[in-house]
Amino acid sequence: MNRKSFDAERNTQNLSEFKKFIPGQSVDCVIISYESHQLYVLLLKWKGDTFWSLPGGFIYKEEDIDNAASRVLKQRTGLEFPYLTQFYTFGKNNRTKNFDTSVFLESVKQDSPEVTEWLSQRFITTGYIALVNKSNTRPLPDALSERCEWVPLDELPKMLFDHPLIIEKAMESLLIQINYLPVGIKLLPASFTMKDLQKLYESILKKELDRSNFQRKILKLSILERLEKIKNGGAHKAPYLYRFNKLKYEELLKSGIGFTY
Amino acid sequence: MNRKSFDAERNTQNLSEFKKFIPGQSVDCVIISYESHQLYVLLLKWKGDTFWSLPGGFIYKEEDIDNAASRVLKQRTGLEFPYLTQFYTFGKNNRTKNFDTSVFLESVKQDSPEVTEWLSQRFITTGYIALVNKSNTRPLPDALSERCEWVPLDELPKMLFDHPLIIEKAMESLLIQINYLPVGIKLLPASFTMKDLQKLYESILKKELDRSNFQRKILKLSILERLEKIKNGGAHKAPYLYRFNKLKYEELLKSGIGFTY
DNA sequence: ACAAAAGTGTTATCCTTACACCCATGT
DNA sequence: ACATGGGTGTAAGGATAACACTTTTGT
Repeated sequence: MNRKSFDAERNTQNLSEFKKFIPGQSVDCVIISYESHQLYVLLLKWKGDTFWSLPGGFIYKEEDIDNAASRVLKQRTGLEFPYLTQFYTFGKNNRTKNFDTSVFLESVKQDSPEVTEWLSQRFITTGYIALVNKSNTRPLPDALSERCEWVPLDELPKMLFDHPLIIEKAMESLLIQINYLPVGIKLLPASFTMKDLQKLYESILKKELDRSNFQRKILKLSILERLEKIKNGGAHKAPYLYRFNKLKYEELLKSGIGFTY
Repeated sequence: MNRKSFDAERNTQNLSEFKKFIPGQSVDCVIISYESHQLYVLLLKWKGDTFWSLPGGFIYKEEDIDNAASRVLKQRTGLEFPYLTQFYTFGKNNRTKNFDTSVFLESVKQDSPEVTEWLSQRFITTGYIALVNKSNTRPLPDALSERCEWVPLDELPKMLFDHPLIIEKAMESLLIQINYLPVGIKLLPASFTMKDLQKLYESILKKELDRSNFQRKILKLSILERLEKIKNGGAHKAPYLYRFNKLKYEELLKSGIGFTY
């Protein structure tokens, strides 16, 4: 498939399809990535407005919700087999009814009243977390948005609905997951330094860790392989590179980890 | 409020109200209790049939889903301020479409075609766990069921839809929760023996624990107060009774526990 | 007195934590 | 050479797990 037709396929969920969806029900994806010691989340900017939101979508009448979430993720990032877990369902009646939303809906109304009507109904949304390697993705806006970008988690723009809450809940959930899942394998490139991994954990846990003890603890899991050193640019001693041993990683997943930082 | 009008209020969610609900969306409650060293779950038996199911309900068009869940719980048990947490949303397209369901729907059709139609639509359901003290409840069937009973978790009857899966997921979720929440306070009577508490943990964790170490670990949390001994019936040495110190329990919740068995 | 349940104590082992020390490298 | 980042080592304290000992009580 060439890039053009691939992108076309990624954009199938368009406005004329509203009737094919279950009304009142949606999925929202908190797509997390990590680069140069910073966590990012993928956001969409609405057309002709200043509001941002999470990439989300609706559920076809005979589609599993898990599938709807992975479809949304594929459409926005191009990723086919992502790490994707449901974490919470947001069902407050007024979750999309705040001042910003009404301003936003007003601004859409002139262009497309039918979109406004669809978006104005009450939605119960199920949140999914995706852990993703930024460099494997090509973000693509959807029919209602003009930009699709990686935004640092600590510089979130003004967002619609209860999306800030959804992100907050997602990060709480990730903080628990990190205790029994080696999330690094999903967020880091094929090879990385121990410092990279530690910084990732520190970003998620929002606290500093002891360098020496972190190294010991991670290595004891024996899911990492040490490669040769790097020498690129950086002054001072060059660190080892590591990569995940996928076989041992799978074994570990089955047997279960108890892991605290 | 006398008992009669109270029960009447508990039964407000009846068939004529279908139009007031969000279609395609439901809540199901896995209501857990504990008595004489056994875990129980509250189940409903459908009218004129052999199938059982979890107590569930639908969501009014302007109602928070959390509220729908606590409403269901109140209607079935009479409990007003329960411990109730959402744990997962089940959204497979075919989750209610198995052989038993079709047999069941066929059997309902003669009596009430409109109920059959409502029940035949695709539902996405959000599961809630409630931890409850059996003796504080008065189970009451709903409009569609003839019995509402506490059933031992290891003697589950034939159940409709994906409800066995929902229960399984609920217990997994409880198994994780027990590591950072002292669930005993919700499931045990006001005073209890250390053995009671240990047996409760063993039921949830499905493994045996060392008596001595369990006692030490629990007492170190210092949320228990020791009362006088009991002497009732039992041969051999009479154990102490304990009760939860709610103040310290609340403090512990805030500061967070790390707790493994 | 005995058996069994309940309370308490002991010990080896492991894990956690907080450091100290050494090594490698670019300036 | 030296400052810095990175790798390794260590020792104190705490937690865990397995088990032994003591106390209480009804029969």
